Amino acid sequence: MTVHQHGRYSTPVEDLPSRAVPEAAVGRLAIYLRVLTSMIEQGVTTMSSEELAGAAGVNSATLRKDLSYVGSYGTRGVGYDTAKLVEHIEQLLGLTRHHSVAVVGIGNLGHALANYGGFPDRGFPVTALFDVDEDLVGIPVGGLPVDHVNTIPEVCAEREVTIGVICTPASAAQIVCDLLVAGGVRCILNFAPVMLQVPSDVEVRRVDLAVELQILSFYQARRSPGPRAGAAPVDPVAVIR
Amino acid sequence: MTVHQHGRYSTPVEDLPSRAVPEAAVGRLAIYLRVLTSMIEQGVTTMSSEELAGAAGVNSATLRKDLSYVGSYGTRGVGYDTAKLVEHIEQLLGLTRHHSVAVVGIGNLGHALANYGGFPDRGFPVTALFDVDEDLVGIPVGGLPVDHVNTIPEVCAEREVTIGVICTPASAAQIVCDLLVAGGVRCILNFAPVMLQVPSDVEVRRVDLAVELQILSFYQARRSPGPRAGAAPVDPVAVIR
DNA sequence: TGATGTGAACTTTTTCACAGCT
DNA sequence: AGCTGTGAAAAAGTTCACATCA
Repeated sequence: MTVHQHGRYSTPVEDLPSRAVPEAAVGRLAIYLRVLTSMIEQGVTTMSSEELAGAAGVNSATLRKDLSYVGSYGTRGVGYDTAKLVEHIEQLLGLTRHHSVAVVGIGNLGHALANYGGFPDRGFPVTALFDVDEDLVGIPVGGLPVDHVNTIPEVCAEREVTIGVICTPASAAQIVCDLLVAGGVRCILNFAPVMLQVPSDVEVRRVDLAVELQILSFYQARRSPGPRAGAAPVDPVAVIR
Repeated sequence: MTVHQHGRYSTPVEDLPSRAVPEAAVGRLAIYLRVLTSMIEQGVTTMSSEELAGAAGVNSATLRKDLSYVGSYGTRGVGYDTAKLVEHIEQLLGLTRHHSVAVVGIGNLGHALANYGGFPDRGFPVTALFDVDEDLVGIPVGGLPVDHVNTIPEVCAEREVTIGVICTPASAAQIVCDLLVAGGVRCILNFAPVMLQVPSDVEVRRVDLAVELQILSFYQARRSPGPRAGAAPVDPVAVIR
């Protein structure tokens, strides 16, 4: 099976819902959402682009441009209404709908994910668990019984799974991926260290520990002279408790 | 500009500050490395840019440009010697040195990471585990006893930890981060859903489950009409075993 | 007055296309 | 004949700077 290459045709205006949101902006919007949620909990009702950008670690112009993809919901001279903004970002990210999640591969990581239960920031209920190991099948993990991977297509279709999370060893990832796709799953979060081949209408996000560590290694390598920072410039270390 | 390697390629390999490698290229190089390693295991000794790019899911021109940051180690009309290329990429990414890793927060995820033992693709030995929970302190997880977070600065300095992995709840992440920095750790992999504030000489990589799910949600939302793909276009499903 | 929203400038990244080796 | 390596073009993304409006 071949990868990507979505044939864009001469039709210049293929406007779906709103303006096309740049790839990079989508990720940042998710971050603004988190910052906003946390600020709202602290009773903050209004924030300027400067404040929000600072908390999210981006330039304020970038933030304003990102928000402009969502629409114009700020007030000049004042800032953004936190609650209103959250609402609109959630709308844009499609978080008003629930996304049923299946976790495949109940090893260390899969176990950890299954135990999150509702998954970070609710809205992503885990409704199916799969593993190859016959001994695991039927055993409840985080309150949900494990099914056999062979049943992925039926179970995913039946439970209307929209997001599949692959936590299997690399060797099984592609097959599992194919099974998820056969089950109608079009969004995949892949923790296995392989590049998955999928049809062009399937979106894959990769979370790759090895790659992250190697990137850190790169920056460490081309840091000043010493391999490690010298002796710790010890902080007035607060005691955690 | 760059030190062009005229004559033979046996120039002093010591010139660390080679051409500035673009951020984006570093991540891809880590992927090429993995693909190459896996191909070598299958006995492949030579690959063209087209083949390698295909396997890594990138454009072949992008791949060649990325490899040009590493140096010119291909053979025109032939391709790249897989073994040689691996060697040079590892060199560039600083993988010839070991990077001692500390995992902080031995919950579900921390547990999973600690149990990887040597961490993906070896070269990243886990040498310290930390948690706030006094009951966990001293208990070995994956063969290594857990230390208390208060001892992070000393232990990290002592064991020469270069990479800190934060798996704590969001509320503890910043404090833990400060402790790691105090311990001389300059590379941090953050799994907690917060934006960490660090000195400019500290490199932070974020792995954010919630953000990944929300990005998938976004693409799902602006997909065709139906919320899910229709009935499964069932594959000739291979039985996993 | 003060902060948004956005065209324009700038920077980075990707892709093209082809000269130059093997 | 074929594939790399790279300048140059194109695209994507970021930042500036300011008109605009509550």
